[in-house]
Amino acid sequence: MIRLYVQMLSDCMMASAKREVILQTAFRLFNEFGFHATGIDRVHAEAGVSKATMYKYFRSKEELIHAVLAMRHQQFNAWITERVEALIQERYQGVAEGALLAAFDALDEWIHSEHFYGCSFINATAEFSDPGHPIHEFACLHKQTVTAFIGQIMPPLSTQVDAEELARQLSLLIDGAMVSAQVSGHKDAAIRARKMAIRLLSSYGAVSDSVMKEEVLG
Amino acid sequence: MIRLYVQMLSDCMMASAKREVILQTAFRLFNEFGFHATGIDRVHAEAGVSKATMYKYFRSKEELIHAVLAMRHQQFNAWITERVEALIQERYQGVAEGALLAAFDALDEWIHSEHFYGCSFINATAEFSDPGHPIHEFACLHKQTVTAFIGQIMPPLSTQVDAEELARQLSLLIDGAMVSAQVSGHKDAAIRARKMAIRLLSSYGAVSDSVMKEEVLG
DNA sequence: TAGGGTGTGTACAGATCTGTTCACTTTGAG
DNA sequence: CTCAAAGTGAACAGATCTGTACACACCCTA
Repeated sequence: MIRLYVQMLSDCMMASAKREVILQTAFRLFNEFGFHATGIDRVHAEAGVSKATMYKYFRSKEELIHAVLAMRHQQFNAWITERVEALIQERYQGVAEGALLAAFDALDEWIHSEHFYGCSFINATAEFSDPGHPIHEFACLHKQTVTAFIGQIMPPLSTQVDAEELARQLSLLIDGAMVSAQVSGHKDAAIRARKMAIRLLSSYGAVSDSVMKEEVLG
Repeated sequence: MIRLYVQMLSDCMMASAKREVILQTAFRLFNEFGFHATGIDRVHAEAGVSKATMYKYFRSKEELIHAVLAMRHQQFNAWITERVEALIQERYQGVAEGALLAAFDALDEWIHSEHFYGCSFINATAEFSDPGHPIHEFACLHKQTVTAFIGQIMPPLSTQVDAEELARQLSLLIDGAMVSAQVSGHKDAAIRARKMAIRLLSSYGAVSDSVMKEEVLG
């Protein structure tokens, strides 16, 4: 029984190992060259996997694109959650706005990372602009979860403030920062958005003295 | 002499008439399907122009893409200038922040227009992500001129405020609004960004009482 | 009426694209 | 060892892509 379980696990791991390599390779190439400009042949070649195997895991290019975005969605969620938690411990212990500021700090780290090609989901909608297309819909879904995440890590607000509206405003700042960094190469876009977020929270009366002092001084 | 000039003008007009049809058709198709996914054959067919003619005006697809973006750049500049001026007359006479608010109103109009596919320049960088690529560079240039325009129509500021930084912050709001509207279908993104702009200006002490009242009430 | 510029339609070359097929090899468990 | 599953490599089909070439038609002027 145990052996069987181990074998099944092993099979699953082996299977998903190939699958994972394909996904990571496709993700890299789609980011660098775009979805339509990246050929299937190049994906399987650089993944070191035969074409037949790739078509076994993904029945079409569109399914591959969808799977890549689904993988990226999971990866992004795990990453942002981890970074926010770590940065709170590092810099923002006991600060009400800490989690939100940590999110912008994490965004800043990403923008400064070696391979930053903007948001894959924004890029996907550029190539699949029909809002009814599954890939566009998935990108939209991703943005919804990001907004929901921002809503969760926002500091406590006065009951008069529309929390959902504020979460959307902060998401708009995040999208703006990613695009600004990608299109114009503004590596400081996340820090700029962070400053804007502080001023925004402040205008809603939701910024503590210590953070406001930091903003005014730095 | 006059006849010669008229003829040259006429020739030029005829020539640029075909050219213009190609550009407009290509612009529409590139918006709807993306740059790589749109074939040359479809462009010339829907433009009602022979392939040879198209290759006479544009020596390659890349040159066509570049020309489309250059055309769009001019078109956008003319449009935003005209709309801002008109909306100032309509709504914001004597209001210091009027021009800036008018820009967000114009953005709102665009987002609500029949065929809104987001910003062509943002979309272009999604498909040409290499910052050294001429098309990416042109998109970057466009964003610079938008930021410069915003810098010109911003209300007067205290000398302590970094005007260039503020212009970049407002541009970030514009980019964020366009992306939010495109990806998530948030048709109210421009109005959201407008509210954020007012709060931002307010935090820099650059909002008049009448506008602040409008913001708080509406 | 002659001629040059402009545009058309079609065929073509050569590359590349997605997706399929198939005979062969590798691998790992019983 | 045996056997089945998994993977490989290469060829193939059929479509589509960019870009070129060429014979022909139209239009305007001289």
